[in-house]
Amino acid sequence: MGEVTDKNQSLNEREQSILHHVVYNYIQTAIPVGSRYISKHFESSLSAASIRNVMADLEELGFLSHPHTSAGRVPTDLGYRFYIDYLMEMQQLGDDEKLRIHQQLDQTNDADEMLRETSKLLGKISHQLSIVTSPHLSSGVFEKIELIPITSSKLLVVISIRTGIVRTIMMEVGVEVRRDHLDQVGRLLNERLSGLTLHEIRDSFVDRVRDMQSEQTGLIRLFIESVDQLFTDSKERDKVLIGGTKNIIEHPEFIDPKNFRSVIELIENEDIIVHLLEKHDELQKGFVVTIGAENKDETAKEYSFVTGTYDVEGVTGRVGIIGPTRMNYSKVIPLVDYVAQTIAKMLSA
Amino acid sequence: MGEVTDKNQSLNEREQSILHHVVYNYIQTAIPVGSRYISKHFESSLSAASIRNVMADLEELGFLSHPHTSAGRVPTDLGYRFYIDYLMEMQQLGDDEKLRIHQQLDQTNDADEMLRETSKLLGKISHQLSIVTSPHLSSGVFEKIELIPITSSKLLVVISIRTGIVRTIMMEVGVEVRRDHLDQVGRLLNERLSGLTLHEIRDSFVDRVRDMQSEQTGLIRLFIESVDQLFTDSKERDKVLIGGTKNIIEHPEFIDPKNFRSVIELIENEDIIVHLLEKHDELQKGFVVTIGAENKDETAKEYSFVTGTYDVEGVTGRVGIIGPTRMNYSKVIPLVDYVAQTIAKMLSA
DNA sequence: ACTGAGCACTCGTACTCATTGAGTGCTTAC
DNA sequence: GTAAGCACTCAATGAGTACGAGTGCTCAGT
Repeated sequence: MGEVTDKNQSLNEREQSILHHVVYNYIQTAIPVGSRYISKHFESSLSAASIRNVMADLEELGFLSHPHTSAGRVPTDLGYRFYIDYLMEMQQLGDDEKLRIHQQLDQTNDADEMLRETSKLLGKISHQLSIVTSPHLSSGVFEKIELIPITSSKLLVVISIRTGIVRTIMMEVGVEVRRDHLDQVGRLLNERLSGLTLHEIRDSFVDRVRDMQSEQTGLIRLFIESVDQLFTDSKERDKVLIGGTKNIIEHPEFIDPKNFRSVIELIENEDIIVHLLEKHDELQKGFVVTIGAENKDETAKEYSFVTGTYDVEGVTGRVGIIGPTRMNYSKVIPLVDYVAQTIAKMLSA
Repeated sequence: MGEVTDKNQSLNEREQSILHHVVYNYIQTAIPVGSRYISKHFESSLSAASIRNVMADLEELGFLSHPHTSAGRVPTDLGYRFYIDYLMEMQQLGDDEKLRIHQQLDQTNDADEMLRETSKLLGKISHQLSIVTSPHLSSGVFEKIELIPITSSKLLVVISIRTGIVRTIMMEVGVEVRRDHLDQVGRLLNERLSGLTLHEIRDSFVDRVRDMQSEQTGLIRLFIESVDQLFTDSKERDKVLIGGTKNIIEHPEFIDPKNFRSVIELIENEDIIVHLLEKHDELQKGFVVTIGAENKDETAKEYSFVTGTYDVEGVTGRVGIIGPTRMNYSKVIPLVDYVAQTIAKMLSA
């Protein structure tokens, strides 16, 4: 409770301590915390009036704010940021929760299914919205391609990645293609593309199959046209799973129907989330926290995102949670981190 | 407005007419309709007092109810039912809307993708929750199976159905299986299962492969164990797509946060919906409307379901909408009906 | 026997107003 | 720099009131 790091900038020890208490309490209770309360419960050595002085300073520095004159203090985004970076103590994940995570995720070996389970799980444990993105296959290493005729005009293309993840795409072909020709094209593609990443393939596909273009059926031409569909992470396909709406709306911030709308908007408008997650990807591997207005989007400016990367031989994706900026970071961050690592392990097994 | 059918039971013409007006108006405005209002706007020949008498009768018969003494009348579930069955006039779908539906659904030829588009579309046009189930493959006719080794211990099973729909399942195999053996098993399965429905296959699979069980790798044994996973519509897999939350919460019924919760509950708890849709399947092909408490589920007792079947050579699924019992049935029913027919056409093309 | 006018009654909604109490900010004394 | 005192602000609460929509019932007219 009283520990204070000093690798920080502008705040002296007392200021840090009081900021800590304000943030901590507000996260727990959702009610603005007043000077008197802190004096009574935490800093008995200081009077309420002194604490008020410090609080006024913290407010001027942008760490705290005031809903209205006669209310207690509430952390700003900057306040949360300082709290997370310097003050907060991570809360170890309980063994029971670890067990629960493993049990839930052990149920299946289908990657998609597992990600769905992950989404449900994160939502329930964290009481926040959960977000799980399917893996970005672009940087995955091509293992092999398989072409399966479905009807005379439809072709199922199965691309498998070294980690054991597969992508299946239904392709419309104009004319009927003979099975042996299909096999032949498949064999050639496998030879030429083996060992490359999907990303590399997309960029160099045309060159690699240039000499094949003269073949009769135009199958290769079709592949060239569809190269983006086959080898790129389209936003359409790489959907993000969002779950746990039921859990999140229990939070007191959602008594106000306005906030209610905003969270629904966020859920329905996946694009916003996808876009903000891209920012997370750019930031770094490992876990990332963005708070409130740090998310450069109007709709998300009252929410925090906590996400972690899972990485299976270069194929990466993100799992995480979204919730009101007032959330239990010290508990949620380790949770997200652990879940990310766990599914990475599961997927590579 | 004034048309009154007489193929009905207990209600005389005047009662029907007034019931009609009450339901119609309440659907439009969401405010309880009073006797005076009807007298003024629709039945000028009758005084408010007379209309009150009729309303009292309708209430006693269970078609109308009273939020409280000094409020107007509101239809009960039974009132809506009578309205839909005998009074309502279907509203033709506009050409612009038909066009919009076609344009949106023409974008893709991937079945899953198309169903997702359908979901979005229905939600937007109807301003209700949209529901779309993926096709029940059980009654589809087996076309062929394809076994594709992914890693040494993982196998992708592709089952294609006559209509061109495919199901892919990732299977864990204990030991490594040689490619030629895989091909051999695949060939045999194709020979023996061809032309049967998945349903038939599930029931008779063990008999049909009895003589193959002695082969070395135990692959057949594995198939027998997984027969449910492969040939049955599991509730896990046959997910129902739900969309349009944003649209539905604009309705005035959702100013009350309690209703808000209930709709979220409904969305999160897909099982409830799946279960209620099964009831729809039992009822009949074509469109089905269930109103409020007709849905045998506590959570759904204030919502109506309107769904239609799409049928592609025996493979069927449902599309539809969910909304407050107060919904514009005369518009929504033709919409659902039309969309169902359209995607059936699209899928079989 | 049906219709409709009149009237008392109910009840939810909206509005005002005073009270309360938490909490601040400032001033002043130590 | 610390704390005590005090005036001030402002949201929340609840009581009181007026309003009005709408019903239910009665009774007179046709």
